Amino acid sequence: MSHLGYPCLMALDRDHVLRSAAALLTRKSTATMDEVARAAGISRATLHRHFAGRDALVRALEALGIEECEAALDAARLDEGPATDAVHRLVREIEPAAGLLAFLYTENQLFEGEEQNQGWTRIDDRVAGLFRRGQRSGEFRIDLTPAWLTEALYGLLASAAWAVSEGRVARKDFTHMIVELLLGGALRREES
Amino acid sequence: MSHLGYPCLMALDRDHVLRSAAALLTRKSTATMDEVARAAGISRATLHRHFAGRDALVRALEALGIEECEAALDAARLDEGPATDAVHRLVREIEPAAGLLAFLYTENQLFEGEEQNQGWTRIDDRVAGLFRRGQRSGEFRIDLTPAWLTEALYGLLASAAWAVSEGRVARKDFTHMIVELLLGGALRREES
DNA sequence: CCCAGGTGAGACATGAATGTCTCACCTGGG
DNA sequence: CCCAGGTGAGACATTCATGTCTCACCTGGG
Repeated sequence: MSHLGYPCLMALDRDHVLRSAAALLTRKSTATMDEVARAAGISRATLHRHFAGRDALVRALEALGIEECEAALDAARLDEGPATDAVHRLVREIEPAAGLLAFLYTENQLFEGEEQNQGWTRIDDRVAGLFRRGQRSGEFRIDLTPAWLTEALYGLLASAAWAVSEGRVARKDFTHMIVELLLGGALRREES
Repeated sequence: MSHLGYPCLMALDRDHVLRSAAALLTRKSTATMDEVARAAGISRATLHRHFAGRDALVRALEALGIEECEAALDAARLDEGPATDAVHRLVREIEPAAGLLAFLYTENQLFEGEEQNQGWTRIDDRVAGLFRRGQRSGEFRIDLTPAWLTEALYGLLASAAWAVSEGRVARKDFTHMIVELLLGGALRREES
């Protein structure tokens, strides 16, 4: 049966393994294949049947991260309405993937290679485009470049994900904290 | 001579090795002891004469990072004047150490151990105290906790250091970008 | 019942990084 | 000149994660 294509359970298992690995590696980026396997409730042998090796696993996680990121970008409808609201929607949509993104963000070996997954470039462009749109519409200040605002958003997402998993801040405040700091800043203001 | 204490050149060499290692590991956190040695212009044997092993090297880097951080905190005189200005001074003073801090920030194995260097706790407290002072004085908004503002500052420092080393943003804008985003946010405003 | 396919457990080899050691060099001070 | 101390080069053993393999199990469908 299986030689007619991957079994129906395979995809579910694979996804489950991927989620477990993401959750574990987010906390302990140096976890061994054995730890990853046990975290997913399977044996190391079975883990190797799903992913050829650690490299393949990380690549699969990268693909998953890109996929969830682009799904969040789609769901946030970046082109609609005020850029401010679009940023808010984006952060809200991306929150579930923030842990995985934080892991991939620190896995800089992914980017030092000659061929980095161009999915990240696509994502960068879309996010930077959102900030550029906000600048053109007069919503965002123009002395901070879209590239920096994009990097800053990534950094805040990673910081918040890390802080939440450490219990230093409440998970329910995730979106509010990031959006308010990124857009509003820490200064108190009189107006509105 | 050397048995009377460490030779005078030892400290300089050790510091030079530490700086080189910090610069290299900031770019490539998985660099081997051999790469670290060659980056410092010494042999692996000599590197092992300075630091018992990779673990000792990372610990020394951690101590260096804490030291530079506290030196920056001292130089920024966090208790003087408006908190806004103190934040500005802090970022300016901490900029040279940002690369090293970014490396240590991702080296989360340092924190998962039972005994984390309490230097970080001291630093956290001082930074959070600065934000708390700004809130009490009415300069900073109170709906963002000092703990989150502290984490956000770390995240922005790491993001900026990484973006600068990747050439995505200009090094000369480092302090301005961080301070303006952290305090002012991305929104354009009419008033001053 | 029987068996094909997936699984877990574990043995085994491999490779890489590490830590330790020896030895020759060379350099500067006595 | 001589030599003590630091150094570089390299051999060597060790450790650990990884990748591959075999084998027994057991489970569900024919």
